[in-house]
Amino acid sequence: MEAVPRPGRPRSQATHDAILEAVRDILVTGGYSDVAMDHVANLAGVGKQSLYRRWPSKAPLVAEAVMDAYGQNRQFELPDTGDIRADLRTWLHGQAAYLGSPRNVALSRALAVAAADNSLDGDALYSQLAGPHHDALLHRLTGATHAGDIRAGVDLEAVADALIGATLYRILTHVRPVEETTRHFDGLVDALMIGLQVPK
Amino acid sequence: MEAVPRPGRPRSQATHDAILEAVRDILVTGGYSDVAMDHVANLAGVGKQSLYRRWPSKAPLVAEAVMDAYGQNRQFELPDTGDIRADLRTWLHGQAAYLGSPRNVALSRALAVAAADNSLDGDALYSQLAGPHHDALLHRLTGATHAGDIRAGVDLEAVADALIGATLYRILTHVRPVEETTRHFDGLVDALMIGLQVPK
DNA sequence: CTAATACTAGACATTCCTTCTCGTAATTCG
DNA sequence: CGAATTACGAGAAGGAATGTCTAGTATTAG
Repeated sequence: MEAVPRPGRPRSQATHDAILEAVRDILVTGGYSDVAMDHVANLAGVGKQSLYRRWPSKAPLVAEAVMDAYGQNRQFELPDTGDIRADLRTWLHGQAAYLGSPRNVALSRALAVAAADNSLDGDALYSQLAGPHHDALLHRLTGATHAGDIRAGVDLEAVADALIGATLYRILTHVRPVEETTRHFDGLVDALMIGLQVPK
Repeated sequence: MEAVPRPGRPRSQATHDAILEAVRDILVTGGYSDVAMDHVANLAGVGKQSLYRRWPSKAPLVAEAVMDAYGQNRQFELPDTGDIRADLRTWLHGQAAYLGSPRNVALSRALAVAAADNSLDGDALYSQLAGPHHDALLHRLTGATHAGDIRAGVDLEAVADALIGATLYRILTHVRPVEETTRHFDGLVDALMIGLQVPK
């Protein structure tokens, strides 16, 4: 993984970062269509060629700018304390906190547009975004099943999908206070754990 | 709600329909960004002015084209047979069938882009789309609670959100055979009804 | 018949994405 | 050190799409 030395001037990491930061600056106030390559270059203080040297077009640039910020978040970890209910709550609280920031919601929506702006493979991008969450949830739920904390025979994939879907739904529909989202997420965990039906 | 007669030539419903149909024709093979106003006009055999007379910009046009097709579906009804588990299954099976068509997935994704393509109020659009589902689910779940089929104290809003979110997640990520989606949806209903935790 | 609106067709300005050119700077290899 | 190679900022230029506008015709109410 070490960089093989090549002839010629190396690319500047500062330039790279400045570009991504400029894209995000535009996204938080405008939308995907407000990201103009000229504007990005000026805002970052770089030439347009430095953009196209790194990304083939606008969509992947915006996608990387969003994913880059997303990857810096450390609030998405799904702990394994042995208490599955508490762990699910912890994960969902992290999601709620992320969704509570208008900045993050704006970035996420821009990613949706970037994915659709055809040169990108939408499936791949969404999978890249949701995949780690899905895997982590599935792994944790499977562990809980083996530990005897969850009954056997449950479709854990379906449960993981529902948990991710609930957060996704919140991203796209309501921008609400964190407390409200957190409360509903807690309610979801309770409903999931105990079940809806009346105990016999 | 009756149309008040106004002087001048009335707008043609045929023109209206032809435009929406042309947009959908483009969407099912391409994506949101392939919808060019010029192209739509030519395909529909109308002048561009007829587009801009009805919609202020591209995003609302695409949104209406999708919503129009969506509204013609009758498979989204949530029955009330008295058996809440069966009714939830019925509703989710309808969703699965809808998602089984690549055409519908393409249209739904386009709507997601149109909503995020900032000139529109994305919140309002999603609410318009998901709102009826949310209301129907909440109403049915509340009824089941009163009937004693669901225990009291459950956050029904959270459950409704999770059900809608699960379908939304499927729209945006995997395009899978109907049977698989149906199976996971059934698994979700089971998990929700019985609960994850081991019965004491 | 007159006023008002819708219709197709197409020209037009504007904006934006993308490619290209220029002169300069940084780095590797001989 | 010097030649080759790549990156850099600045900006010009082509091509495509959005959204506005005009022209001439059609359809409706009064």
